[in-house]
Amino acid sequence: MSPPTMEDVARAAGVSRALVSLVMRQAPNVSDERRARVIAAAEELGYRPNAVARSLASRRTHTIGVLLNDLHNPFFADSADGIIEEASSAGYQVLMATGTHVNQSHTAAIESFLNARVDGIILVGPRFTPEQISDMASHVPVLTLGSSSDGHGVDSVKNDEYRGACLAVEHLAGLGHTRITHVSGGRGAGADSRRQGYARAMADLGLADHVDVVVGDFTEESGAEAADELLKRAELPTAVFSANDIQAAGLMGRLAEAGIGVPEMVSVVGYDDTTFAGLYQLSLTTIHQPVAEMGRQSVRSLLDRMVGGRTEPRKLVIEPSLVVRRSTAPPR
Amino acid sequence: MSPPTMEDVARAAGVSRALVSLVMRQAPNVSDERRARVIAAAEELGYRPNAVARSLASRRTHTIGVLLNDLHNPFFADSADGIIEEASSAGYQVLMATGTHVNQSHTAAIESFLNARVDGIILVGPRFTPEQISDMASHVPVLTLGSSSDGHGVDSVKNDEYRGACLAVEHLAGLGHTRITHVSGGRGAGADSRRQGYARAMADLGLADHVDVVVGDFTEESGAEAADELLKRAELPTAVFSANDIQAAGLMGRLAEAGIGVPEMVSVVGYDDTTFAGLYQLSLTTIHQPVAEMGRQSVRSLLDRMVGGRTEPRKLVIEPSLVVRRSTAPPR
DNA sequence: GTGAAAGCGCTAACAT
DNA sequence: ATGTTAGCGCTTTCAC
Repeated sequence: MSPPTMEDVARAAGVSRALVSLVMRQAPNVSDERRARVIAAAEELGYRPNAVARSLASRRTHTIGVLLNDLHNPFFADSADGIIEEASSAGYQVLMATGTHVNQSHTAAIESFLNARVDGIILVGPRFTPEQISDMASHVPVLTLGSSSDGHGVDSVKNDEYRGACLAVEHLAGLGHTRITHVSGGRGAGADSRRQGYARAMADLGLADHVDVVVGDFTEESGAEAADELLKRAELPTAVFSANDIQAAGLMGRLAEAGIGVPEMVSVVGYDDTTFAGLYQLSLTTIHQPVAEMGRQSVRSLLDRMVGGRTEPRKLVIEPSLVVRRSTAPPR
Repeated sequence: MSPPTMEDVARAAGVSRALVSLVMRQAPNVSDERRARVIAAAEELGYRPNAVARSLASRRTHTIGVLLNDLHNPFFADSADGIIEEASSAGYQVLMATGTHVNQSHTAAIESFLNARVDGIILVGPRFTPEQISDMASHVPVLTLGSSSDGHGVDSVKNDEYRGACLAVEHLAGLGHTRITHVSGGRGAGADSRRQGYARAMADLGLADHVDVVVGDFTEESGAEAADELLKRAELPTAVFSANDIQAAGLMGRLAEAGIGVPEMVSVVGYDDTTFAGLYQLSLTTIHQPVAEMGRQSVRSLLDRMVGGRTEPRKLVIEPSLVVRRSTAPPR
């Protein structure tokens, strides 16, 4: 009735339970003959090792918990993809949760990760306080993807937002733009650095007087609203550096509705190089970060701590790059 | 050193382990006084119930395994979102895996779900043989999302692809189109029904002579290739019904490059109403299916079987709807 | 209402 | 190289 256990396999093969256990874990010190017998018996019975029991006994679940903001943003979807791929090829499973923007559901998700005794946690996006993070890190290795963070047992993988913002501004300035407005990402992960990078680059290029920030967030609507805001003004900027691609799309859409051509009237640069930035119809110049690869790196870094025994924190910073498409051009 | 167990809580509260267990599971028959004492002790010690041990003893993991093709397609990301949301609000966790289009990694993922003793499995996208599916269903309830399937212990949730295809064709015919080409989804999930729906609707509208199918798949590239194919012809069709949004985007992009305006020269209809279909720059007329809601329904259906004790298969078919945007217009 | 005790299916010393 | 024996931390009868 109930699925066969090691006991059953052992009996069928005429050996002890321990031997079956050794064979299942591919231990080296087992005679070929017995190994074959065990494998045959297991096959015969349709034996399937019970990972739950194994976890309880070995105190390792081979599972990592991944908490994302939401899956709609391709940025998150892509990192999830990288994470899952690398995890599974390392023999780990992924427990996935999304916080529905409500911090409470975030903490509930963490709670359930800890109850499930995951071997590690990857946080992508959600804003936790340093206390919350070090609290979870006291139970299990934690890594934040997309934002940096300090603390014992906490690693991070992110791109150099600051540098990315500089690339964007330098590109626009190089085309001859001076009135470059930034639509910010508000309180979202990485938003601060992008804004600071913008301000710093503007200053370095002697454009400090033209620094102009419209507050937004990482959504399409906020891009549209920012466009409305700009359209109210006496004079449009000649270029906009948007905090991310989705926002840029919203902004460009609203501008188009108002009859403002991109890049003829206004150049637009995004951030993230998400899938749709490359669509012919958008063809958005943007800052690329290798998201899937960063997801893979996250898993490797976590594994390195979980099984490799590393203990000092590691902060990985990836270099972003500029991808020029058709949404930018010299000012008229 | 190691985290506190029930034993520790019991000792601290001066009760038996069993009582602690009852309190943790919110059992009714416990005196208020003792309950309070147990809760206090647990809080004090920072007790965290071990879900692994609980699963082993209770033979239920409160986990469902979700296997997706890939997360890049917003269709999958959205369904994952709905699934995770509903699962977590029902107290279930989600183990997520993606098959990298390789069937072997699919079966490996299923294998690890079964080893983890998940309470149920949701398959979204991947093509398994009926044998493979009923094999897994013999171990645990299975639901396919996005494609129908038969068999004991197998449920399904999908939209009526057939009907959706009809909606698309009727819309185009209603605008006055007769030369309507379909770019198919090849062997992808739902592709067959969409193609058949197209053919049937064409026939019903007296356009059987104009049935014209270009074989593609569900990718952007295949859309571009289909466009190339069409451009080689002496005469373009006046309308194209694309197997999904991504493919439609690829097709429109290539057409635009060739100087063919949409909808001026060719009208295009997509399928899925994925996020970017609504972007101003694409503004794609498409067939909407409530993907996130379908994800939630999947979980409910599975739960209904897992805990509700339902045993007869349930096939849920959702009605799709037409969303008209700016990619369609009457023929010139 | 509460406690005692027997598992759940496996791993990991420790023997041999 | 293989078998023996304790657990891992919980649930779940079954008594009281």
